[in-house]
Amino acid sequence: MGNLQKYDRQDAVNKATHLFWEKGFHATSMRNLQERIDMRPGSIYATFGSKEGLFKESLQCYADASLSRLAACKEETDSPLNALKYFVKSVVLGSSSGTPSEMCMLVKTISELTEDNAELLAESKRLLKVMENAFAALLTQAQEQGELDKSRDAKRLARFIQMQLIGLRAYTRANSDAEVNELIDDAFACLT
Amino acid sequence: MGNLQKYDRQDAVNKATHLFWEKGFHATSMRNLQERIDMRPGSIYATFGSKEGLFKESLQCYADASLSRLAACKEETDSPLNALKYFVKSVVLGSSSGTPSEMCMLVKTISELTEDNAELLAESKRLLKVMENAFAALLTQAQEQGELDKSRDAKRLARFIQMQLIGLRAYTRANSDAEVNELIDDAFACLT
DNA sequence: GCTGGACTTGAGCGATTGTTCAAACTAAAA
DNA sequence: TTTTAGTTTGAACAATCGCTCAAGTCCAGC
Repeated sequence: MGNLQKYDRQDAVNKATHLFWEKGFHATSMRNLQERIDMRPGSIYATFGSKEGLFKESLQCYADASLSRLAACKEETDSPLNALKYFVKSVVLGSSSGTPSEMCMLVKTISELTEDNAELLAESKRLLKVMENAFAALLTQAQEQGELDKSRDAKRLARFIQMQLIGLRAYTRANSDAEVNELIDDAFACLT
Repeated sequence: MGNLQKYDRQDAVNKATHLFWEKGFHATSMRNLQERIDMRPGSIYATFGSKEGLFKESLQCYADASLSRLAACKEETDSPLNALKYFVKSVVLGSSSGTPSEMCMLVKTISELTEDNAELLAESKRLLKVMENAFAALLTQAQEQGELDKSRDAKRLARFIQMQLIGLRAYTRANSDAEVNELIDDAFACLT
């Protein structure tokens, strides 16, 4: 056999995800990516096929990380409702330090791309629905545990939470933390 | 004197705004713009200085149109609160037909750009604040007319409405109209 | 009709884009 | 040690990017 694969594929995708998340699809050039993940063009294209291919894997990588984060919040408490609150707060407040952008990468993508990149656009929408469904599952669980009135429509509530989370994160990018803190309280006040 | 300006500046900015709003800053090339506004590169650069200069005027153009729309809603009713509702509904629901994108152009810009285009980023944030202040002014007016409890903080409420509007429009881009209709009701339910 | 000067034109600049591929490399199999 | 095949390399491609500017066009004032 030949040479073993020199590069760790997952590591490369992680680094690409960070860069794409920060700069977006169009503003991230293949040469930016080559430097960041330390691969030459030939290797990148042999592994991922195209810039779009690498971006698509990055979207999945981002969504996986988000789901993991939600699962981690779930482990920290017995209350599904609190888990959701932890998740929202950590995502919104934690964005001001460390993360490549305050915004959700999936929303950034939906915002930036058009039908010129139909597949990536559709994939972003799909993954946003995956997140929303995870919220809905948590809310249903809350209903089973008696935390949430069963008369409420879990899916509808999940949509509402998704919308608020998107709004909060985008708002955070344009405003100071002080203003956002109050906003989070206002947002949660709607749910109870 | 020489030749009169052949092109209507405002008309050019309007057309550029539509294209930028649809495709975003990076995905819109100068050649795209040349075709859309029917000007040759020399004229564009003589008039607007650079792609960034034209984009900056487009941001202002977009914000002006939004403020006009809000003013129009205000004319349709004596109730400032109803005017706000009309505005939100028309912006969110009207986005599915005619407009270049479901999303707010200012939010799209904040989402897409980084410090590589610091001036455009700052200008977008500034104009978003202008819109938010217009909401706040309307809410204060509602308080003076007895429509809204004076104990409520108008600025805080304006932030909340701004956040919800951003969330609604971004959500609309990823989901069907049917899901959004319920969402608008839920959003307004929070305010009363 | 002529001149002067503001405006428009579009070929083309250097830089950068996403991508390709023949050559070099590397380690396991023979 | 030689063969062999999977992997990496990076120069280079055609296309496109934002932008420039010498030349052409047009009309007001003389």
